[in-house]
Order: sequence, then C-alpha cells, then structure tokens
Amino acid sequence: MPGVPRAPGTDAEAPPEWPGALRSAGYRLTPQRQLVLEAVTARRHATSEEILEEVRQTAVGVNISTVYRTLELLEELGLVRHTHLGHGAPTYHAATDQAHLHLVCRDCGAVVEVPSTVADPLVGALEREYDFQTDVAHFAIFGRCRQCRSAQQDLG
Amino acid sequence: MPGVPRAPGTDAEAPPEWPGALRSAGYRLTPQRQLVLEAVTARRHATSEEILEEVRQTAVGVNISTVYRTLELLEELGLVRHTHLGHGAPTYHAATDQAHLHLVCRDCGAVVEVPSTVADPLVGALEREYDFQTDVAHFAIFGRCRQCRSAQQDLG
DNA sequence: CTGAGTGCAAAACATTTGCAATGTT
DNA sequence: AACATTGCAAATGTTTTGCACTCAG
Repeated sequence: MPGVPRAPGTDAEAPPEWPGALRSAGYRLTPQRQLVLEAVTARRHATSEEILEEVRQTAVGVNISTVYRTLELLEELGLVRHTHLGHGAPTYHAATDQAHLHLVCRDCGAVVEVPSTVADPLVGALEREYDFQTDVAHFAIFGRCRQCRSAQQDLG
Repeated sequence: MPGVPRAPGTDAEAPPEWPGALRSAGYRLTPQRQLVLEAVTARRHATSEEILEEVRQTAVGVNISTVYRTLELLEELGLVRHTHLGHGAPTYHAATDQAHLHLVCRDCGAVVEVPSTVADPLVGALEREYDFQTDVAHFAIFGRCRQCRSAQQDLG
C-alpha cells in the first residue's frame, strides 16, 4: 500500500518491482507484505523475530505468524532468501543484496561477510566433478576468526 | 562399562581411548555415555532422536535429555562432532570418521558425501586472505544435484 | 558414602496450523 | 461481495532446565 510511513532510521527501499512480482503471481498487495519486505531489506541477517520487531515500529498489530507466512511467500517469489548462520533461527535478506558468504567464528560467534567469489574454485570443482550447482550463501562457513586464533596462541 | 551388550546389527566400536578421555577430564563412566558414543559411531548422520532410538535397542529406559547432555559432553571432549545438513535437527558423527563434507540438494533433499579435499582451495584462500581457520564439515553445502538439474532441464 | 549423573516433568523456544474476522480486489 | 489474507490461540516439534533419586567411584 502507498502511504504506509517508514520506520524512523530505516530508509531502505524494497526493490521497485515487488508489487508486480506479487500481482502477476496472483497474490494481493497488503501493508504487511510491504512492511516485511522493507524490514528484510533494511536489516541485514534479520531473524523472523527481528523482522517482526522492525515491522512493529510502523504497524503495532502485526503478528509473528504473518511474518512467517510472508517470508515464505516472498522467498517463493524470489524476492527474499534465507541463510543459516548457526544453530539458531535462520536469517533473511533481500534477494537484491550482493552475493556474499558468511564466516562464523565458533569461539566468539562473530560473523564476517566475504565476497562469494572466494568460493569460485570450490563451486567450479563441485560443478565439474559432481555436476552439483552450488548455492554458496545458504549455509555459513564455520571456523575460527583471526582474533580468536591469536588469543588462543597467546596462551601457549 | 564392560558387560553392556551391543545392539543387534550394530558392531561399531567406539574409539578405544574414550574411557580415558572421560576419566582424565574428571567425568564418570556410565552405560549411557558408552551407549551414546557407540550409537553415534554406528549410525552416520544421526539426529538426537535417532541416537536415542539406537541406544534404546540396548537400554530401554534411557531418556532423551540424557542423550542431549551426553552429546554435548562428548563434543566438548572432542569425541563427537555435529553437522547441520538442513533446517532440521543437527546430525552427529564420531570424531574418528574421516573428513568429508555434505552436498545437500535443495530440491530432492539428497545428501552426497564428498572428500573434504575439494574445499582445499577455498580453505587456503580463507586462511590467506582472512586469517580464518575453516571447519568445512560443520555446515553442509547447499545446491542442486545432478538428477534434479537434468529433471529441470527436461521440462524446457 | 557422596556428589556426578540420570529420569521425569515442566519450561522454553521456534515454527505451524485451524478458524473466524478482516480488507483487497 | 468474494475469498485471499490476517490475527489469535492452540498445537507441534525440538531442546533445555529444575529437582529428587540413583549409582559410579
């Protein structure tokens, strides 16, 4: 819906073609759907709960189950994707975000974004050797970050 | 404990040094701990629930919370590791299993194991460029498998 | 004996679902 | 007005926790 004000401090734009993507697939345009898409675009690596929080800055009455249903729909339409950064809830991001992958530190939990091109050799090898088409961003890459490695070293 | 009979069809051995690993860390040896470690060794990619099932083939009274607590302990001692293969529950495997990673198909859900050496270029790049020490096996690699790719192609 | 470990039941947490009310088209 | 969509509340599935009892050392 036009006319829904944007939350303070959040001037992220949803991709301009989103109403068409909904309409042409036979879905209705609702404020909830607009707000969820804007929230996903605005916050990076947001969980469902965080997206709800963001949406409620503008529309208090929105329910968590609507957020889940909307995220599922937007993902089906290709407007949104989700990534598993760890044991907890998955995080969502706009499909328009530039491709990147996440390094998660097992010790401090820090999440570092790196361009997904670092994985090109792996993606190529999986394609060649296993005929596997890789979505590198869907799962994070686990390990230990620089800080925690040097902290560990200092002990010895 | 010596004397706990092994489940039928399950002749997997836990690594011979496990009692020492427990003892030297100040933990007690219990039948539950032995059975959980054997179950993890016997079944590959087992969830907590599947491990419970396996353990109960030998000892009916064991509780799921004991399985969770034991897996946590065994992982802390480095005898067991877990991997996230998808949205669902994590799966556990013995630390002695040879290193491999998992390709998970987003369409059919198939899990293919590949030697973790295919990821060596990625691991090297992350080490060099980000000083990040990668545990390649902790998260699966997501994408689309050969079968689903050709099935898709057949439609066009 | 003594306290680490267990079983049980309840709590916590994330997600899904049925259904009546609502609002987009 | 029709019916897709929502809010609510309850169900579901998984993991965690408090506590009294048990058993390994």
